[in-house]
This record gives sequence, structure tokens and C-alpha cells, in this order.
Amino acid sequence: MEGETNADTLPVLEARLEQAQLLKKVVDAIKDLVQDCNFDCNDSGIALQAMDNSHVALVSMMLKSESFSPFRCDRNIALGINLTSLQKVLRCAQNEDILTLKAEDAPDVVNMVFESADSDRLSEYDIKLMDIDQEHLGIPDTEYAATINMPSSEFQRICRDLTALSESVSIECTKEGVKFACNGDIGSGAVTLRSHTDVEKPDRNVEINLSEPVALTFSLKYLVNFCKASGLSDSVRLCLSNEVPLLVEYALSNNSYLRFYLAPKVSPL
Amino acid sequence: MEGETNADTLPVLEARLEQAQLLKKVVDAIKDLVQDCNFDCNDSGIALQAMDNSHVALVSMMLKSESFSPFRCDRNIALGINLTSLQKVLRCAQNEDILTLKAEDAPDVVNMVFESADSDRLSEYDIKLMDIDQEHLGIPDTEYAATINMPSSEFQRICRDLTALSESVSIECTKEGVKFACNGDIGSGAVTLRSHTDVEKPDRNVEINLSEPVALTFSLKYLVNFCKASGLSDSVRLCLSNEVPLLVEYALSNNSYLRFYLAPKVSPL
DNA sequence: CGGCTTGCTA
DNA sequence: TAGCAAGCCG
Repeated sequence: MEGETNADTLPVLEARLEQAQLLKKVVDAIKDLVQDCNFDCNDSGIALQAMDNSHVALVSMMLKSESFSPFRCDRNIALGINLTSLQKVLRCAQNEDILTLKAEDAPDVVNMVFESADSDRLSEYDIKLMDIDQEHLGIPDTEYAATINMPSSEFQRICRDLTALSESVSIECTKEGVKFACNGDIGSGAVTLRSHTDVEKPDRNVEINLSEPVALTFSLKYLVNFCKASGLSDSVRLCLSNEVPLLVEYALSNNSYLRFYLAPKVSPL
Repeated sequence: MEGETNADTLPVLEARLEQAQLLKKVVDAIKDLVQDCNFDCNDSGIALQAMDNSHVALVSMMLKSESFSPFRCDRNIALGINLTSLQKVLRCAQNEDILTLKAEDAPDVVNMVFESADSDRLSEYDIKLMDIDQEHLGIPDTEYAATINMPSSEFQRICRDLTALSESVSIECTKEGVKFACNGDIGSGAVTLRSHTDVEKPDRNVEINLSEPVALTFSLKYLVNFCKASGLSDSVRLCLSNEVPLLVEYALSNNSYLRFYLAPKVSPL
């Protein structure tokens, strides 16, 4: 009997994240693109997919169950959350806090508990949930013509720098390297990175895998936005094919990831 | 004869404060609550008492004569000062400056001199005084049902965090701990601190003295305002009794202090 | 890693 | 003028 009583109150979802920071950074990185979205929870982890308002960009986050310890999700549930509210609550976490997410079956709220490392402080928040029409998008598992791995800080720097000159950037990839170029009223700019690997400084590596040359143009505003995720990973992967959205991927531990897709600009040539 | 001449110009008040910073921080902390007020000077020190415009909060500052070196006040005088003016002048002090306050008998102005520590810089300001009707308030020396000592930074953090969710907070104190809880449109939040003392980190201690459990609700806006005084002291003391204003006290050296009182919200139960 | 100071935006 | 955010320093 005690078991049953316990089962009644046992949340359907219970996920403990050693670093509340991780979720905080994810939300900081996406909340300018997406206002409200579902966190889809099942036994494999917590996933989020959403398009930005103008339907040019798409965010796809996957936090695998292995990124939590422990992780339990007895039923598939979708937590519809306003990201501004979530961000407000995550700001209440201290940097080293441990976060536990909990939700009941058919929940009205998601419960978030922050524990200080030494456990003498416990903060608990409930965020009200909302019903969100899920436009779940099957993202085809594309074979990309070009894949670039580079330091995320370098990509961020390039995007920021070029923003000073233009609203869009062309990314041109050959076997030898990748060229970010733009053209604007005050002049033009281009940053070229050569493919190189250095065993001494692996975090500075630029690796290029290419089956055919690619050249595409993208909105810098969005790319700069994606780069807010730089704090999540030292490196970023860019995947391109002609006439297909760019994939910008930040890999996290345990095969978790944060991905952004961005449709190319139709070039007026 | 020379002595008499000298006596004519000798100020009635002369108070030298090693850290101009102290007064600057005090004024910064209270000037959003109070615009104009009297600094009551007598041989025991300089005191200030004022209610905020809405008569919900009360500020009480006491700078004991021992906090000055030297301190001399030959007659009781009240210096009616506009705090915005005072703040402007105090901004002219550099961080390590020494401040000397001077006033004549029945003064029109208060004179403030800032000396740099190495004495190669001297600034002098006169602030015009104003007549302020003194509504001097006898504050009863209450025995509180609950007294909490905690790091001032932690109290500040809690008040700021909860502001994201609501305009008011309930403070609930039991022997085991103190719980700050609130409820708002986006959800609810609660921070619980356990009473604990750690000889290693005394500045992290949370000490609770309680004669009976207390639960009261207060405006977060005011509490956040009080917390501007956090820079004056590493710890803060909260004193609560049911149906009595909360006392938030920042203790300074030499038994000087800055105290805030805040009437509880009438709970709509 | 945390706190503080400065600058920017509302 | 006040509140929020980013960058720098300890």
C-alpha cells in the first residue's frame, strides 16, 4: 500500500542535472529565436524543436538521458514553456547549483529545484505550463557536401566582425579552406581559414570534410544569434550543401546537442 | 583675545570620518526612500530617522561618535539636507578619501571636506541646509519573535531572484530554517535556508533565534531597496514578530547601524 | 569561479 | 535616472 501511495505522488519526470548552468546557457542561446516551445520528454531524454517566428531558422536541442543523473521519465510528456519565464527562473540558480526537473502526469507546472553544492540552500520554483501546438518537423538526416569543425569562439568572432560590414555572409568551402566573405556600403571583408590540425592545440583545429565545393549566403543576424551558444562547447560544426539549410551544431557531453538550422539566402545572381 | 576670536569661528560640529565611502553608501541606500531629512547631531553622534513617502517604510541611521575620529558636537543641531544634493557632493569624493563634516551654530550650510589619504588633494563643499519639520518617531524597542542573521549578499540575492516572480514575499521562520516564498503569474518560487554555522566560513552562517514561529508577507520592492545597503555589512539581521514591522538591520562598526523597518502586508486570508 | 565596476538600454 | 548586462579583476 505504501508503494501505491508513493506511486501516486511520484513524478512522471524526474531529471537531475549536475550543472544548472547547462540549461541556463541553452535557454539564453535560443530565447531570442523562440518565445514558447515544448520540451518533449521521454525515456531517451528531453528534446526541443522550434522554428523562429519568421520560419527562417530552426532550433533543435537534445539533452540525452545520459546527460542527467539520474533520469527517469515514465511517460512521454510535452512541457509547453515560455522561455522568458524559464530564463527568469534559471537566473535564480547560482552558478554551481544542481538542478532537478520534475513534472507530474498531465502537468500544470514543471517543478525546478536548485540545490547548492553544500545543500544548505534549497530553492524551488514552479513554472506554469501552456498548451503549444506542436508543429513537429521531421528533419531529414542529410548527407552534407561540406562539414567544417572549428573553434566556436572563432566562428563567433568572424560573425561579429563581418556584421560591421554587411547583413549577410557568403560561406565558401573548398578542400583547402573555408572563406567567410561579405560586401557592404563601407567596403567588403573576408576571413579565410585553412584546414589544419595541431596535436598540441586541438581546440584550435579547423577540420574540413568535403565531397563537393559549396558556396552559400546567410543572414549574419541569425548566425550571431546562434553564436550565443558558444559557451556550451569549445567547437562548432558547420554543415553545408547547396540549396539546403546550414546546420550549426554545438555538441554537448553524452551525445546531447544544440543545433541550429538556417535557410540560405536566395542569391540574386 | 586670540582665544575668543578663535571660538567665534570654531564650528559647533566637527566630525571626521576615515571613510567617506561609509556615508556615501548610506546615502545611496536610503535616498530612494527619503528625499529630504534631518541629520540630528549631538555629542553621542549623528542620527537620522525618516519615513518613506508612502509611510510604509522607515529608515533609522545611527553613526555613533566613536565611528568618527575625532568627533565633537557642542550643541544639538539638526542639519536638514536634501539627499540628492548630498549624494551629488559625496560622488565628488574619491574612494579612499577622508571626510570631515563641519557646521556652525544655527547653520545655513554644512561644510564637507574630502582629503585624499596622502593629503595632496583637498576638496571642500558647502551644502545648503533646509528647514524640515521633524516628525520624530519613537521606535519601541520590541522583543521580536524571530531573529535571523544571514549573509547580506544572500538576502539580497533572494530578494532579487524572487522579484522576477512576484511583488511580494512571505517570510516564514521556524527553528529549522527560514523560507522566502512567493507566487506570481509565471509560477511560484521558494528559497529555504537552514540554520547552520560553520567555523570555517563564519560569513556564510545563518543563525536563527526564535521564540515562536512567524509568517509574514512584505513588499519585495522595498526589501530590494533596503538591500542596497548590503555593501555596508557582510551580514544582515532580520527581526520579525507577527503584525509588527520587519526590522532589517545592517550593523556597522562601533555600534553604529543602518536600520530599515517595513510594515507587513495585510494578508488577504 | 565569484564579485565588482563600468557601460548600455529602457 | 534606474535597471540590466557585459567585461575585468581578485
